[in-house]
Amino acid sequence: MSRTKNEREDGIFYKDQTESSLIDDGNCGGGGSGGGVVLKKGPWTTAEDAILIEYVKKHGEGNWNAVQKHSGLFRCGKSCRLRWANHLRPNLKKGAFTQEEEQLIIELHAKMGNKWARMAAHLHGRTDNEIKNYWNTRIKRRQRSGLPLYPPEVCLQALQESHSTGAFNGGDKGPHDILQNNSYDIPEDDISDKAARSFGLPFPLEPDPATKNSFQFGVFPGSHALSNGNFSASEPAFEAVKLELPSLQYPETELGNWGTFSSPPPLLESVDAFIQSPPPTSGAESDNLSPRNSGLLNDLLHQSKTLSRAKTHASDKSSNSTTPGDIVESFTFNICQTEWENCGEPLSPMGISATTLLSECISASGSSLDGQPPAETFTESHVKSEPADHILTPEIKNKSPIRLDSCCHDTLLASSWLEQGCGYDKDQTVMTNSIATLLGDDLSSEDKNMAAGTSISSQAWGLDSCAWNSMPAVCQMSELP
DNA sequence: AACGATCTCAACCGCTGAAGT
DNA sequence: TACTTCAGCGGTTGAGATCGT
Repeated sequence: MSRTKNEREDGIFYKDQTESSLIDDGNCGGGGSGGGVVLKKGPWTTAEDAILIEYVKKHGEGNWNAVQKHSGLFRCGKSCRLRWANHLRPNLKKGAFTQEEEQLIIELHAKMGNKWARMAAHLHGRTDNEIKNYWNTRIKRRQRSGLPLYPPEVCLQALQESHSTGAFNGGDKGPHDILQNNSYDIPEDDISDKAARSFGLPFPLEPDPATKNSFQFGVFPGSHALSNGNFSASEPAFEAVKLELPSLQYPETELGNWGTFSSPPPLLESVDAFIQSPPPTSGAESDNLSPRNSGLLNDLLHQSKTLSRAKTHASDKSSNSTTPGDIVESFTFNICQTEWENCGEPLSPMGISATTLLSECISASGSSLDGQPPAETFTESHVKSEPADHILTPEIKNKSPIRLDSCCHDTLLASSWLEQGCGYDKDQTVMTNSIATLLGDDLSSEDKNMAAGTSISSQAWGLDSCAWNSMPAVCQMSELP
């Protein structure tokens, strides 16, 4: 790919494409070692490929920065490594993905999120770049057609696997360490910012730097879910200002009534993030149990709480004005409601309409999870204020510690599958599991001795446990390292 | 045929963590 | 311990291809 730009922002000039080159800045965009040597950029020529192949034959892979020194190839090490890995190394499979591969990618992504390299390890002959490109293309396609990213069975399978392997036990690093990987590495400030902006909420909500850290209205897990697997965890998310939708937004998705907003509807990115699930992670890998695993909903709840608190102290308490908390709640509800309504109001396992169920759940949510005192009131909201310690009902604590953020959003998403002709029985199971997932998350360490493999679908659960009271347990700030 | 929109994919960039000094 | 170097990862970019009007 050649660039047409002759000058980059950094002032480095390109020549024309195929012969483009630049003075190596010693970093090769991050890690080269040109030392002032003019290193070529842009598409590789067959001659260069040949040189690189020859070099690797002689010296083997690795030590890529030495390639330029020893082979006369004017490419930085990174570029050489990439070229080799993606195009030159033997046993590379070229061409379109087979159906089996596609299925595997979907399943792997449901488990791992945007861990392309890990996924590539499961797809022999395929590169992370290929998989990444495929996925980005796929999500674009699916969003265009309004389809969920993951088939419900994939959600279910990921969920079940994560259980059967004891991934929730907090114990072994089994094969499902992959389930836990992913994702909790988005700078929460960034995400919060992004979330706030995305939802059209005022930001910053707490401009006071001194209180900045206390304002953790949560974060979406830096999961693939956030952006249909496209969110850049490493992205300086203050680029959030840039508010450009990743390719996975759902512009066509009817998101229900956004009329509660006086501002334009929240960016679909946010909606997407809300609808989709974080990766089915579990507590087995502590390093993956970041406090940021609070989920978007917590994000919103916390923000609502903060706003509510601010409102409480505000002189203007006009009951007619819509509070941010209301906005959050109503919009949250709308999303869920829409999603469920799209399913044709399937009944919950309890015979309660999904919409009703979610209404209940949402109206019961809002607990603090960061150890801060709960908001005294939620004004017009019906959110309960409970100390985080009491968020979990004993029932939930002792039963299925399913990660709320592991699948529920996916399953919500998957619910839209229902209207696409999936068999009801099957999808009812999915729905059941989805709701069960909504209920049972618990990352608290005291639950790590819970027996693995508890079947969520076999659990009895009541509406009272439906309340998203349990949700804050997803990210109890006491678990912060 | 012309044009714009969209898709595909190779390559680049920035960041992170491990290893070495 | 602090610093540097390096390999690798994931996100983004943009040229060319393809499709639709």
